[in-house]
Amino acid sequence: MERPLNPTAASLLGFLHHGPMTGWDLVAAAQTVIGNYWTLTQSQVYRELAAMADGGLVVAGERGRRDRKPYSLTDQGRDAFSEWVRREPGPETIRFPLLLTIVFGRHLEPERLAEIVAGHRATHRERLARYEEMRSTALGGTDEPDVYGMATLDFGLHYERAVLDWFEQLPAVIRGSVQEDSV
Amino acid sequence: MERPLNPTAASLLGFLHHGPMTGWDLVAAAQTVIGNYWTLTQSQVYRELAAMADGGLVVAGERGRRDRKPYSLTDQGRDAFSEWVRREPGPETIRFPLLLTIVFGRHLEPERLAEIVAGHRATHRERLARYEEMRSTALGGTDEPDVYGMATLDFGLHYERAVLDWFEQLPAVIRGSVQEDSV
DNA sequence: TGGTACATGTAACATGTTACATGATTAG
DNA sequence: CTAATCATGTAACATGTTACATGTACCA
Repeated sequence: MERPLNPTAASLLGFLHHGPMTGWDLVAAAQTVIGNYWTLTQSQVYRELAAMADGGLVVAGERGRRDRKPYSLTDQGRDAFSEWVRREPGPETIRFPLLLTIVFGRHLEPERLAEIVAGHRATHRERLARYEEMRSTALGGTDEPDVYGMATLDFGLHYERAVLDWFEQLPAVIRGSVQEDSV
Repeated sequence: MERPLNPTAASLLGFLHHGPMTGWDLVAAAQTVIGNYWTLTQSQVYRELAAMADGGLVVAGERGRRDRKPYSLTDQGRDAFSEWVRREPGPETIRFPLLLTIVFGRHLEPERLAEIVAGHRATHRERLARYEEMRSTALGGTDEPDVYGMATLDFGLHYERAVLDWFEQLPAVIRGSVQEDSV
């Protein structure tokens, strides 16, 4: 009678399919693999791990070198993951503070708003560049690229391009009148 | 020595610039105005309102008709909002469970995955249609449309189009081989 | 007069964030 | 030997979610 897994916990189980991993490893794996569209912190990972060990979904092995504490999947954990991955995934949630600032844009000076917008625009430009690099690296490697990972990376690419398009078509009151198109 | 406002509380203050409103009104306003990229629940609103009243950022007025309890901005609340709206807005967070399902796509049957993907794709198609309608309604009205609200709606349009483009270019293993392009 | 929409609120819990404490091992 | 990195964990708190309890007023 377990409550359904939360996505964060489920992801950890997903990673554990590759073999035993420690909390530290899982944080690193999560940040590189799903970090672009799912965030999780160290303390969250240790908490979920402890809870799942408690529920019998994972078991801790012997402490290793630097006090490393590797967790492995149990059959129960495997089943729970299996059920989770087949369920209907919930709707996405987007929380974009910049949009709040914009919606209340009449309450600050146009110059300040434009400044804020420009900063975020730069950030997204960098992110797009990073994703593009990740993509070409993945394609250029020796082993054949993972279709699934590639699909989620492509999501990031589509998203960042859309955001940049949006920035570019913002009216002058918001974006500022000075063009800053030099990269 | 107030801790900085959280975006949810700040938004409530933002809405209160239009005049006194009750928790109920604020929930409705938030859902229509910022609901597409910021979620908040009823109980959250009542909690924040109570906390802000406590901190002197808002004051409750006389109970009205159906036990309505209107809150209004205080000078302190106005100042706090003013400071908040000029600050650097934090980075957006996207939490997209479907992408987790996809990244772990090797662990479920392609048919099931395709089914899930198709469902979400349909949802996004509907959302895009809704946004497009909202946009033309806004433009068609008598009073001149709000630039700021329009900018955030445009974000939604860009986002939904990007998501749909992404769905369409997903490889067959993920999207399913049967084309479902009829709307 | 009875159902629906309006309206406020609490309780319990889940999840996410930040800061800190502690110790092990490695590299320079 | 010492700084950096690896590694685990706790504490405290903020935020978000779900479910429920209570009562008011309108309208068919």
